[in-house]
Amino acid sequence: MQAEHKSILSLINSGIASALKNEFKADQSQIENILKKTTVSIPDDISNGHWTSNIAMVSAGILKSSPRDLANEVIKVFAENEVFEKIEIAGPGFINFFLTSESLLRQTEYLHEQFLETIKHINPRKILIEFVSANPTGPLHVGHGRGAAYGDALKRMLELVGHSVTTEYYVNDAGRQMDIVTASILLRSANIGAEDFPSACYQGEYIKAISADIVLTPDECKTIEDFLKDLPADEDEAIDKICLDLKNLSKIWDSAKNIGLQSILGLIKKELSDLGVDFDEWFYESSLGGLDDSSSLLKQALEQSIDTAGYEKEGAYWLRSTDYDDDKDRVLIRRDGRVTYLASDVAYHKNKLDRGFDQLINIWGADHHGYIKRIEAAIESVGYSKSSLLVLLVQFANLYEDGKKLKMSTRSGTYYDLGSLIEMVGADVTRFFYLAKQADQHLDFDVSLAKSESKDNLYYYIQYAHARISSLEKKYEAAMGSLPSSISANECPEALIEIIQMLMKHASTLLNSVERYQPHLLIYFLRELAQKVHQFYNEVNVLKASPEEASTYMFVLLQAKQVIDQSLGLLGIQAKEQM
RNA sequence: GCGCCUGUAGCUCAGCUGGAUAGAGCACCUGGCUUCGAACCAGGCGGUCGGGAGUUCGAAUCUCUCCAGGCGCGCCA
Repeated sequence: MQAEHKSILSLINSGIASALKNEFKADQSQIENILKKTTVSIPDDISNGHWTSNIAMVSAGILKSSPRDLANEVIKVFAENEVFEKIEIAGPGFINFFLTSESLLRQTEYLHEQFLETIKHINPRKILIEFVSANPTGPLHVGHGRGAAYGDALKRMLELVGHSVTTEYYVNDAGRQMDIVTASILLRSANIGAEDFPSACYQGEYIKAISADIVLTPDECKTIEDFLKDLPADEDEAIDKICLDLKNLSKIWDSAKNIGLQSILGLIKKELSDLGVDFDEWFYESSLGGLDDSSSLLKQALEQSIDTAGYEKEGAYWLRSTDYDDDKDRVLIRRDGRVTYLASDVAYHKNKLDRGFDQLINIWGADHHGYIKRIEAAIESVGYSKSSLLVLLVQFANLYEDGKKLKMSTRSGTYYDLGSLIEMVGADVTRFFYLAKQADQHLDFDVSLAKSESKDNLYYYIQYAHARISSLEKKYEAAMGSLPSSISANECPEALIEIIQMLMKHASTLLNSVERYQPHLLIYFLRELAQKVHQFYNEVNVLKASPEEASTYMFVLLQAKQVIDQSLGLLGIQAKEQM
């Protein structure tokens, strides 16, 4: 008998639906309640079946019947189907489906259909992922790299399951930090000596390099030198005064600011590009405009926000964020008339939603978690629901080499920015290590391990499985003339069944990984799949098997290869044909 | 003090939307290459899942509490 459904998952799902309606006589609300809790999955232990469902147990409470009686009703539905070797009721009421060898092998031809069945309930959304968004004040550090790898992987994964995803980098080019960068460049251009160079300024070598592009007259240098006299003792006040004075030299200030921004963004884009991360959009804070322009995005958003959820107190304008569980209300416009960082974010997030995205994902360093409530309040204050925003936190990454923590400060001699990390271990390995651990947990990045092309390095273990299949593929094709496009045997070794089980698990793993925004789950799946491939490879010699067996083995291995290739691709990593 | 994250084998970590006997790598011990790639495989050793209580058919997973560690609590960004 030919199976009505090509993928076993579809077959079991429809059988269960039928059992609920016709055998259990459940009403609509009971059915929905039961299906919500029901799982159809592949057990870790093959002795519990190739597929298993907990439906009898979750139905028992709702239908006030015993799990085993209900399980027997379910089994009836499948009685006539020859794809099953047997169906058992086990333990407290698990229904375990065992497939015949033939139908199990045949499943490898329907992996795509199974994938479609797995993701069919997903409603496509229009998603904007904003990440990295580091201030344009210098090269990216290794923490930014982690966010970059994470956001980029999420984009690829969300798109695969049907969402429309745009990635965006928010450039803070309008704030005080940018002013300090500009001042740092100009002071370097004016050849201010090391002793007089303010400590609040950016000290990096890249600033010196940029300053070479700004040519000042002797008079201008003299003027700038004079700005350093009689400064306030407080570091912050001093740098603010320097910036204020320098801004009066509006021509060279604008020029230095522009060159500085472009140069540093150039550095950042280079590092991201080296990591393989490209953004769809670059949004400049400066494009929000200022309060002096009544038509600016900033002005309009703040008016709306303050009108609906703000108030004036002590000369400043506040957002009543305590209405949304924030600890205290937050200032939008300072007493001196300047806007806060939050004010820009009010306008920026309103703009994001005005652009028609129905889901915003912000990826932030975990140290910003206290900022979530006020952004939610900000979004509500401009007429949108806070549920449209999802903030995903990324914990900091520490680098270790030979068991010692690498310091990441500019002052010490060892400064590890993202670029130097990529240079040390390579972009693919860097991404792999970033993504191998859940994003919201601290990452100890072992540089020695990442650099070592050894068995200790999981990256190579997975790549090796892919390369082995690739190598076999070439030899097979040379010997047989072509590659198999279907299954031709009815039986196979247990080691191959193990690979098939992993292939069947792939769709649900991917879905789980996407829905939880956790790419690392994919990596652990790959490790297990690679392990099964290596085991099979050691146990069975494909090229020495009969033609019928060999083509079957090769077909399954090629499916495994494709799954590895695609999964690594989602992580932004190129699978290796040879190594 | 309040908020968020974390605590699983000697080490590094999976598993956490409740599911069957808690997994892997490293380390340590024992085996497997005269050709499909040994960057591999097979076996052994190793755990009161931080402590306690609760919820239920079932808890590493959910709730509460305590202990320990990290981070955050600006009219900074």
